[in-house]
Amino acid sequence: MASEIMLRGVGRRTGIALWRQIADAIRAGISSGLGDETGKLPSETELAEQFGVNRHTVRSAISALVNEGILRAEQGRGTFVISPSRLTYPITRRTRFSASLAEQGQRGVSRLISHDIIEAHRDVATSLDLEEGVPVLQINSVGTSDDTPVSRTTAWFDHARFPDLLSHLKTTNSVTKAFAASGLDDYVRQSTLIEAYHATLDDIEIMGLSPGSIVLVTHAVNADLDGRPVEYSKTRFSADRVNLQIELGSNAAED
Amino acid sequence: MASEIMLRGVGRRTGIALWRQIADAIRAGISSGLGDETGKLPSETELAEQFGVNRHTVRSAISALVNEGILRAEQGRGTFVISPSRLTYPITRRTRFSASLAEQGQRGVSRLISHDIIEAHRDVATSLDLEEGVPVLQINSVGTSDDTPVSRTTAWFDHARFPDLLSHLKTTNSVTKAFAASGLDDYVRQSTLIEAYHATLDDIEIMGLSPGSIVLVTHAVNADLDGRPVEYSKTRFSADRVNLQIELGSNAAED
DNA sequence: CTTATTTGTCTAGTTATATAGACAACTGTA
DNA sequence: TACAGTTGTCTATATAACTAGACAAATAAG
Repeated sequence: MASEIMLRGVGRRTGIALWRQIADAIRAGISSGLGDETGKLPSETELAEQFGVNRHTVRSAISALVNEGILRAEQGRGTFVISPSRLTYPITRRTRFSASLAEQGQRGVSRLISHDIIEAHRDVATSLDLEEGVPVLQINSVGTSDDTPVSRTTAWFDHARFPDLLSHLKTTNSVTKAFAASGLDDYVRQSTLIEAYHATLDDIEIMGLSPGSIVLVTHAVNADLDGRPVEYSKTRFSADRVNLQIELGSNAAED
Repeated sequence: MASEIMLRGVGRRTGIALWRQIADAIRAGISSGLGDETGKLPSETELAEQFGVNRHTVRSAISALVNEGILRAEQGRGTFVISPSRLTYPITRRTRFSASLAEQGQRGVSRLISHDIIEAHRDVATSLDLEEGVPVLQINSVGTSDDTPVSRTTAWFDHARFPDLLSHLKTTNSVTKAFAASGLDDYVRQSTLIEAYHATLDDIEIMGLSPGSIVLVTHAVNADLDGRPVEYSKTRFSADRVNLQIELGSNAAED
């Protein structure tokens, strides 16, 4: 007998189709042990009973997850989980993208997809402790783990202070190394704000998410050892693919 | 002229009704400046054009938000935002619920709604550094800010170590004070894991959320000054009502 | 009072979701 | 081979969601 998981809780007339609620529930349930040791899901008939819906509705949900690459359906045999695990992304004083994933045996890559020199807008100027309108380097990148996109980041840097940062970024493909090449050997995470939203169409397209899925948004400020901000970034993580792990420092003495 | 905000991006055939996508977009847009200085939204006709849908579809979205208590529609005048702001909940080494909200001028109340002595399950035992099956106190509470529920927490404590904690909790209505009465003067946040999910039916009922909205889930371990875990808690925050603010300590020296 | 603008209500028709039932196609096992 | 259990496909019907258009009712301004 396949696994029996507590899968109740679909609502009607909510503006969210039953098949999508079920798809979301199955996707979330996978990480918490849905599917037996071979990764086999309960049969469509069983799932339909558990959720209290028609078998066809369950089939719509499964079809969507097959399209996402999460499930594989085999006629006569059953439906199986393809990618069981979720990534844990640590946020510490020394958060660095590639290094964090390497520790989990993941091949993490941050790929630069676009960049521009723009005038600092309100948020950016405030976070970087600059005047509004001064030139800042803005970069967009996509974070990938084992060939699956897990995040996308927009980051801003003081162009006056780091005029050659972009070329260093292009050659090293790493913020840490680009900073080092610009004469900044070390930096630490100063603050992190976390929000959660539904995926936008851009998220869906760039990270290959399914509509209605969730993104965790972090607003982060990194500063040099004197406390001067050097990077402001907004990262959108696929909540289906990553958790955020907060490691608080050993001595918190903020007022 | 009312505010013009970048509100594009509704998809079709996604399993999420257009009116719900629009409701979510408006709800999210409010905090980032949707609505002019008087809180007036663009007219239904304008919104329909911006989203590329029929006016009736926008009306469904607005109707849902009026039901949530976020908007107020006045015939002949327009539609107005009621509660514009979002709460920021800080996570530090010394995170305490009521104190955190008090700093923002919010009247924060954590209300105990149920409790039980149970046998420690896997997660709980691991997090509290106990054997599986030993008795633990489990409490459920709802966090409220200015009469709006913003979070709900399930927390576990070692019953052998803190046998009188429950009675202290009932009299003081504060974990910090209950610990103090049990002889534990100070404790700090050891680790925090953050996930995001769609609201369950329980979330919707207990916190008065709308279906399809998002909850931020934190798994937190608090420890005494010797590093022994004293509390394990899972808190579900309404992502529409709170942000999480991470304050990393001044010296992070974990390996 | 008149007019433009806004939200509120109604009817009608189309498309997307969901249910119901039947049966085919495939797999593993007795 | 026969059979039980599974996914795949088909038809039919009912309900929710969306579009379209028209007009009423309230508000504010000329």
